Amino acid sequence: MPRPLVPLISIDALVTAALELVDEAGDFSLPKLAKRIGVSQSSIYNHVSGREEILELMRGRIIAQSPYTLHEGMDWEDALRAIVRSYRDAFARHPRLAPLLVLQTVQDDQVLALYENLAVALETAGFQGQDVVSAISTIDSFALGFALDLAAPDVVWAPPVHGYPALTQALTHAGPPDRRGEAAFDFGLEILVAGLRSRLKSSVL
Amino acid sequence: MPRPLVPLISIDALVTAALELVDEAGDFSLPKLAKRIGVSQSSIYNHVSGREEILELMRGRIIAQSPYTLHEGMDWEDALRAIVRSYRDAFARHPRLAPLLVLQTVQDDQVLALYENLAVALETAGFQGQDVVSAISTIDSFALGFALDLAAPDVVWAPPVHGYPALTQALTHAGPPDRRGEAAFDFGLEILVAGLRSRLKSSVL
DNA sequence: ATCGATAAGCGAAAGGCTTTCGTTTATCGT
DNA sequence: ACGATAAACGAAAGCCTTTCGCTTATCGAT
Repeated sequence: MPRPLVPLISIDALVTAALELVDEAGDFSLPKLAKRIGVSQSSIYNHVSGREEILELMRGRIIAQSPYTLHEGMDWEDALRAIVRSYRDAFARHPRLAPLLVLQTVQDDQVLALYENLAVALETAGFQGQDVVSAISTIDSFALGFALDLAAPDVVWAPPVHGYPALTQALTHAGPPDRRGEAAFDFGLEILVAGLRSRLKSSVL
Repeated sequence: MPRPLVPLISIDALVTAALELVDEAGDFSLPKLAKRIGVSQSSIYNHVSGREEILELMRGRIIAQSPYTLHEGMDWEDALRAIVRSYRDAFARHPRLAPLLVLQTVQDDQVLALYENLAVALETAGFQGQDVVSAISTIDSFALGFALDLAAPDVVWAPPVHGYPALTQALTHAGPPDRRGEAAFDFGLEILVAGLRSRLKSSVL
């Protein structure tokens, strides 16, 4: 086939189709992606450099679709909550994407902007020097960990009936899987904020 | 070749070689694994069910090599510190393994035992009902996030020279990459403990 | 207006991967 | 003693990513 009159492939369509595949199957491959948009595998390489770039484009897409707004007089705690929630919401809409992205370096501009806002909020709060980076790393670990939790199977820990009494006991209070995830995230975010707050107080003294 | 007089493959040797491959290359495959121990790919299937089982065996191995000890009169905070540190140390010794394990469900007994101890510590601390599972999830996210951080490239965030002033400023205080990771983990662990402590205090009131 | 460079499609194929299957022969339990 | 199981092998099926050469439309420069 020659070059078509109107392009059959657009980067937008590529990313959309890839996200659909990930949502449905937890993975995507170029043959399946090509089949879904009705082109050949090799044509895709006319638009992106390869599989990795498609993954990175997906990261950009979902982050862009989950914006956060920071108001003028906003508390650093609320700013932090807004940023972390938007990040987590992005992956909540595509739970199975997170595991595919952990192997990759962040390159997307919007994601860098997110970390910039985090740095601003932390400096506003009063963190200084090395603690700013440490706090960012800590928040990052939380957010990533919880994003991955969304992709985890419904039963994350399946202890045998005998043994592990405390764990078994705890799990009986967990409720349905999605509510467990939500409750845990809300809990974790408040632990994080409280921990940072208490650190600030003790370092001021 | 017939069945050999002494087995050429042992599960132990399999796991050791696989870990070496992951440490060196960040990944492993059955052909490379087979070549390293000098057998054919297909022979491996006489000992394990497949690639996934090898991954799970690696998880068990590194966790077993990083034990934690809980003393009798131990504070719940110190117990938690010991458990999380041992988990993180396990992955610190094999940084590139963590990304390969996030897609997989935990099945290993020793890992379940670790969560059991976590549950005990949290109940001892005074957490009740749903909060126990939420706290476990939070700690889990934190530990997993930091384990993944170890596999991250030296320069995790590489903002362009212009723009992102707060982030750039923060990074100047970060120091060398490995110290950044260490400092961040120490910081994060204390944030976590402080957050949980403050939650306990406020719920008692 | 022409004409070369680039763009965008295609099929074929190279070279990786996991897993299965049939074959061979040693070991072990009854 | 002998049948079942265990542990090696090679071959091959069926995935995957990426590259290459081919075709032809579009676009920019002369």
